[in-house]
Amino acid sequence: MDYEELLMEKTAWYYYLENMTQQKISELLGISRMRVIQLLNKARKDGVIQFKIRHDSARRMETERDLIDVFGLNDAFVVPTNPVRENNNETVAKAAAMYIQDRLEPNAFINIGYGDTPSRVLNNLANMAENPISVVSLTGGVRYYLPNTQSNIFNARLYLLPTPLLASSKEMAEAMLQEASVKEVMKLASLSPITVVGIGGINEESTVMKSGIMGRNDFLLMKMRGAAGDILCHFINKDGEPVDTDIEDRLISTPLSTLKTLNNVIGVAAGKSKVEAISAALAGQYLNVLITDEETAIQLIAVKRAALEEKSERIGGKRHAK
Amino acid sequence: MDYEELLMEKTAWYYYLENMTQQKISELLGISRMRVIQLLNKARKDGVIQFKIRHDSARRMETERDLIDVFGLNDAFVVPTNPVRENNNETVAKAAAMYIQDRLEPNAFINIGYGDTPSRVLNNLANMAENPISVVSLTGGVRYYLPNTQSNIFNARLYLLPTPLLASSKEMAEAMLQEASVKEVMKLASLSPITVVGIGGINEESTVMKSGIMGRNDFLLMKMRGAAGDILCHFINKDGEPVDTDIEDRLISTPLSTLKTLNNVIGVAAGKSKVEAISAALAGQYLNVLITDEETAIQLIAVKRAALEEKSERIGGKRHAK
DNA sequence: AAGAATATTGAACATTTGATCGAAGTCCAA
DNA sequence: TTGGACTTCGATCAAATGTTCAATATTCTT
Repeated sequence: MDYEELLMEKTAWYYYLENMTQQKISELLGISRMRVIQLLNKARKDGVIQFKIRHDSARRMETERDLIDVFGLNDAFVVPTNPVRENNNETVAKAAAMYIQDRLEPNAFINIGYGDTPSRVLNNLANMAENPISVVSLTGGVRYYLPNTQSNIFNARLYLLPTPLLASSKEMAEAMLQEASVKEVMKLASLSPITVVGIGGINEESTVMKSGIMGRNDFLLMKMRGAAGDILCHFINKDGEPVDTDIEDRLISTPLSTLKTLNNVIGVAAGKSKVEAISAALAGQYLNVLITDEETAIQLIAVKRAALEEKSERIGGKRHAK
Repeated sequence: MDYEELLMEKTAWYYYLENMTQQKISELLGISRMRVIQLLNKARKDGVIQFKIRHDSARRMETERDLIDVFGLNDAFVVPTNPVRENNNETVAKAAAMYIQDRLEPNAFINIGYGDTPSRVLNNLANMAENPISVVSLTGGVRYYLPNTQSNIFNARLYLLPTPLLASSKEMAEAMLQEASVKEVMKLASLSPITVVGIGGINEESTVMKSGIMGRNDFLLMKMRGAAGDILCHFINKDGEPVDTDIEDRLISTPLSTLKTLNNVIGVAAGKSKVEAISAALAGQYLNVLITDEETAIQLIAVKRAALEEKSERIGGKRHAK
């Protein structure tokens, strides 16, 4: 351990655990106050000091209980919406990392799906962990599973499918899936106690779109066929049923049927543009746990309740729920 | 979950996880800035927001490695000494709580020994935990296992020996040990994967002294018989061997021989006045892990090295280690 | 519904924090 | 050793934080 790191630890300890002022700390450690500030910044950035919200499962807030009830989930974690950011991916990713760290047994594996948010979850987790975490990818396309930021500690052992996300042809995809190295990773995935997936929306900002896997025309087509969103690049309609796509047979990604056999599938997603997609994923019962922000959660519940009400009206006589 | 708690969570989230200013938060939540400050204070006090230092086992600092090497420990955790406080019990207790929380499996039991520091460890743990922790006492005397502070959440299930620490007579002690309810708790203790013990020094400030279990005369006597400290109220000499005491046969406390059979025994203690006692505990091989502060750690190592050197000199010819 | 007890607010102020400068110091390669 | 790249320092200032206190607002009691 080098000297800088030791200073960082001490500084963070004195500041956050002992409530000393920066002035005191600088005197104690014989450095300038400026350096204390810089060390604290670095400590926060590098995850040497971590902030954790205690979130009793015993006292879930109303929105969380509603999510659990309305959608039949095992658990839900709702974080406050940051009205300033344009998207809350980083926020929910942080929450997911917190959630997982509390529940991950030492040396257990985690499956991570494709997308911006899962990628952030991974980065946050790797940054927080004291011991390296073991991560299994659920799709091809290695880029999204690699560290985002430059200099940070990335405390993870990665077991990635050594393939692209999309093969050039159906034959190629099939051949790749037969590779021993590919089968091996897929086998690992079936053993992980925790799985993290993102949920893609049908819009310009979606990862599938931005990464150039699908063009705008493909998207329009998909929309016409009733696609409401995607999980692991498998597109689904609003009831959660798979939608046939042109890319499906070239895709190297864990099948939705396999996903359903996994335990503790945690969906992490937030944003107005994703409400429809998340609803679809929930309808399809792909998720056991949902981590999202408050705004999204409220919309999800409202949409579902409206649908339920409409249904009960159509079926007959029952008066409106108040 | 009541409204205040929800506000606390949101405030803490925005402040620590999203780096908003108190002003922004007050506007966002429609409360005054004063209230934000007050909520943050409460959140810190109640453990809604927690600070955690990442302490890689891969990069233990020099002092920790020295402790591990010199005393043959499994692990060591050394925290910065706070030169302002008169004792660092609360500091090392916090550290111990952090250490344990990272390693405790959900629903696992923890054994807790007698004393001020273990009591603080318990309080910190109960305060941090999302799910109640299960705690088994290693000695009689319930007072030290109950919450310190008034209003805090105390998230623990306590399995306490329903006896005093010291019975009035040998016969009484023996009778108590035969009680079913006592045997039950003792049986539980043998199953816990983690055990926390304090180490008592031979001085005025020691818990045994303050709590009135032993008088000053008893203490002097003990010192004359070579006692260097105590673990679970069993006194030991500087080599860690049990010292015969007048109270031993009236004591209701896990025997040292049983302690040795437990795994992951974590000793938590700090302070100049405890160096001798900790040395004794380490010599007796009662501990697998030591959590202490830097000052104490350095003194422990220095004392031990001096002893080793002297020994090698006495044995013969070898020149001084540099 | 009045009054007491308690909590929250707004405003003013002291302290602490964070950011920016040039100057001084340190490290590294040529 | 010299020059350049980089870090740290000290000083200054603006912003953020924490404290105090009297004035309101709210809650609880009777």
